[in-house]
Amino acid sequence: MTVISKALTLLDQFSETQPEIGLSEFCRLSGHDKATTYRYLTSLESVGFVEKNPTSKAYRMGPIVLRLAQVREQTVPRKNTVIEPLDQLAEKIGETAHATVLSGDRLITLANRDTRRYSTRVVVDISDFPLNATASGIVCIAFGPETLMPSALETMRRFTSTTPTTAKALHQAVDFAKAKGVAIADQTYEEGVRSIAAPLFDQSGHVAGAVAIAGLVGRMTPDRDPEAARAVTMASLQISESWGGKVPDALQDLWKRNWGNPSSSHI
Amino acid sequence: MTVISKALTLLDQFSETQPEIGLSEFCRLSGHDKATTYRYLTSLESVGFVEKNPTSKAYRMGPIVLRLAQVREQTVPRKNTVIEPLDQLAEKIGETAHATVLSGDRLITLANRDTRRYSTRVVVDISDFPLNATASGIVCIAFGPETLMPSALETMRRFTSTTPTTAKALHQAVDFAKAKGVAIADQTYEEGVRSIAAPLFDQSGHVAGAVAIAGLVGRMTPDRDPEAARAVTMASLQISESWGGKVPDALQDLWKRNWGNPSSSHI
DNA sequence: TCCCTTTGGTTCATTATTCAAACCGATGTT
DNA sequence: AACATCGGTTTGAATAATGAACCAAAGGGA
Repeated sequence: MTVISKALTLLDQFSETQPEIGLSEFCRLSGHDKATTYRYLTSLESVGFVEKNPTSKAYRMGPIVLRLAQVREQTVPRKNTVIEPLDQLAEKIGETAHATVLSGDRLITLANRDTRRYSTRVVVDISDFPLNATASGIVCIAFGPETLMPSALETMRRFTSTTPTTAKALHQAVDFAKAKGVAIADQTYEEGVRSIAAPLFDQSGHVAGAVAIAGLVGRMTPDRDPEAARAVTMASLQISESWGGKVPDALQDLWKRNWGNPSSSHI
Repeated sequence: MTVISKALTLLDQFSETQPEIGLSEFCRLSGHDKATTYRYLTSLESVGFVEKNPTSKAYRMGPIVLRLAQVREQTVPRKNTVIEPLDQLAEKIGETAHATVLSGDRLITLANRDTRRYSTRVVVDISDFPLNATASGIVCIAFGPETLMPSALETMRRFTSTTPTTAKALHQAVDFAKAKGVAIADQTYEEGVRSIAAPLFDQSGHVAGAVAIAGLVGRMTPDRDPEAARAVTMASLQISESWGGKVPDALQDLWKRNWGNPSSSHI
């Protein structure tokens, strides 16, 4: 822990529910003493990371972060940040991995990557993912905005004999995802393809999309589910972080309980 | 200059044109020695302010700034940040001040504030500012996106006898603004009202709106223009900063040359 | 009114970090 | 083979951060 990291973790105290924080409260929240906290805050203020409410003398998030976020968004677009985690995921499981982004009530492909491990592999060539028929769709309904379920119920299409096309079947699939933390779709979009998906979170703290692995039923068998789920949740952690988001603790706990530690090897 | 401010100014080196910077280059850019720069960067990395490209080992803006910007945007909305500078502006000149935001090719009122100095004062009650007939509109055409001029030429309406309604007249007004750094509208929207406007810049570095002062012709006489221009440009500096933006150096120079120092008293 | 608490802000001897220059090993270039 | 440059590490003298104690001011009760 250097001075820099200590000072910057002060900024984590700000949130939508706690926009202004006074000196004394900062001391309590951060655990540092008053003099140190004061010096940190005035330093942060001098570079625009916090600003002081002149009347209440409380501190709030400064304007410079807007500029920095703009640079981040411009120089490290979301699409680029998913490539590496997707490659790792595809490589680990030996199947095709893809990431999608939620745009309103639609789920759009962001990127997909496969491995060369098998000569036959799944090609994911969907631009607009049906919410009811894909693991990515189900997991977004389960953990995303409330509006998704009614929207999905309205536009349900049948793709295979096992596509959930009734409200009951859809609720069942969503409830499974809510219980397990990931969605599993067994040939609901295409015969012979089984896939597992986990939700992605962005800087707003909400679901921003999904990451999934899709493979042939012969290889993506249920006994490999734990391994695949761990890999998919690992990818979700990585991608969500690079989007400035964080997988909610409750969901991380759910994953751990159901699938064990997501291969806690490296970052 | 504390450690914190020194470390954080490292982040200013990143830009849209320079998204990744290596250690040696950072030393050159920041002027610090290698060991210090390295420690600063690893500290910044540990809290997510920068991240390292694993192959090139160069540093780039980290994802945490996305979250911080979200908090800033949520807790300190733009509308709130203009109130205080507007009040100061209105108080200093004794007329009505207002701020507008550019949304596509339209200029929308964000807030307006007046003083009690005079019993008669201008009430600005426009929701959609005509680009050709207001000082705010002219200054946005002059310093904002290229698309504004054609859009303005298309929708030119006449409000008073002096409203610029020909391409020639509009270009003349815009050229004046480009030369002076502010736009002056003498009864072009409403008889008896004269106003001066300066552009506002946001985190993207582009014009995001305008701030203006509007008063009765009898009081807002040309001999008070320098005073009013200084006050308006001062307000622009404050508001732009609070939006994570920065008034371009070229424009600041222009202001200084034409109107002198914008009352360089306090921040 | 007085007393007590809490607020933001400051001081100074002690302690930890920073600095600059030299050094490593790896990766090109000439 | 010689050279330059890269990211990263080490060194002890120089410099900065630290935190308990301290201020002044602003409430809040009684």
